[in-house]
Amino acid sequence: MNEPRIAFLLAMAHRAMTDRLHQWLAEEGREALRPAHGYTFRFLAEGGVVTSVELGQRLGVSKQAATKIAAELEEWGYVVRRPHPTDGRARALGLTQRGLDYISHVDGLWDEAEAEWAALIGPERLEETREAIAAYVEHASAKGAPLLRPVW
Amino acid sequence: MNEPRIAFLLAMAHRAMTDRLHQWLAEEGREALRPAHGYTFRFLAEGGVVTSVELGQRLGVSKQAATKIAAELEEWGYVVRRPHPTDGRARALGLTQRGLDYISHVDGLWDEAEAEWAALIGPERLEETREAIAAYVEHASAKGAPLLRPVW
DNA sequence: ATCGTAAAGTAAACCAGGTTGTCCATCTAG
DNA sequence: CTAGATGGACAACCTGGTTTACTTTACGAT
Repeated sequence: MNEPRIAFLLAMAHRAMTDRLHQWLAEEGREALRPAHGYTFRFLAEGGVVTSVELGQRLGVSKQAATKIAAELEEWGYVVRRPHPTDGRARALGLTQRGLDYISHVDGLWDEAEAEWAALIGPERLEETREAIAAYVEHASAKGAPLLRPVW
Repeated sequence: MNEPRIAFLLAMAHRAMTDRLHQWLAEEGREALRPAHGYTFRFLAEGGVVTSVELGQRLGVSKQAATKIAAELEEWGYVVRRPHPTDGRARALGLTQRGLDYISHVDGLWDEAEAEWAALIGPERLEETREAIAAYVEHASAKGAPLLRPVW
């Protein structure tokens, strides 16, 4: 295969990194959360009052699907649902301590995965790569992509 | 958000590029094929006699799923199934002229998408980015990832 | 004050794209 | 020439989502 398409390489590299992450998590005997769970953590960690509807918008799925994801995370002890402070219809989603611990642990694993890559090409080139990709993503999302969510 | 995770950027960029492709295809009024169909085309275009089982291995799905994909493509006129030249149990998959036309058309669209990116950061930096990603993908697949298929 | 519409949540039916399990026909090694 | 392996087809099922429909609460305009 000559000059693989960069879109293909993006997908393969993403796959390889997340496989690495899941491998480490499996070795530690942790539940395998799906990417959608990870993005939920990031969103909730930003702070503020978050409802299922808002989570769905962020994830790019229906509110029903978002509710289901939040319910799973609640069952596993990562998320709590409290009454919403100002809106009697809504429930406010938040991370438990267990959720916060998980997110910081996974952050460390991402660091490791990036370090493996940096070991191959050097940290400077990796940083340039990050910026090159970020430039395209910003361009594409500015251009009014209706919703720019990752593929999963 | 500080320094987004590169894994996240990879997913977003891949999503943005494929969205762009689908947008163009939709504007041309073509059927929206899924990524799995595209990878099937690439595989069949390599030439040689290909069976459903082999297609499944390449795509990283069961032979039943591969058969279903091939059946769709046959129904739409992109693929033919002929008797296998040497094995009476098997059917040989191949591209029709319509399939070949489709693949070369899509290749042109990928060129356009890459050109948009190159316009942002320059063709040299894009080439460096491609190489940086390719290096990681090769490393990861050499390291014995059981099967390195893209995420879809 | 209250009425009408919008919005959050929940539930149920459905759908797409995969899986596993089973079976038959054919191939191939011994 | 027989026994096990393999390609393919069919069916049942699973998962993660969607759509549709309904209840309850919020809230702006009259």
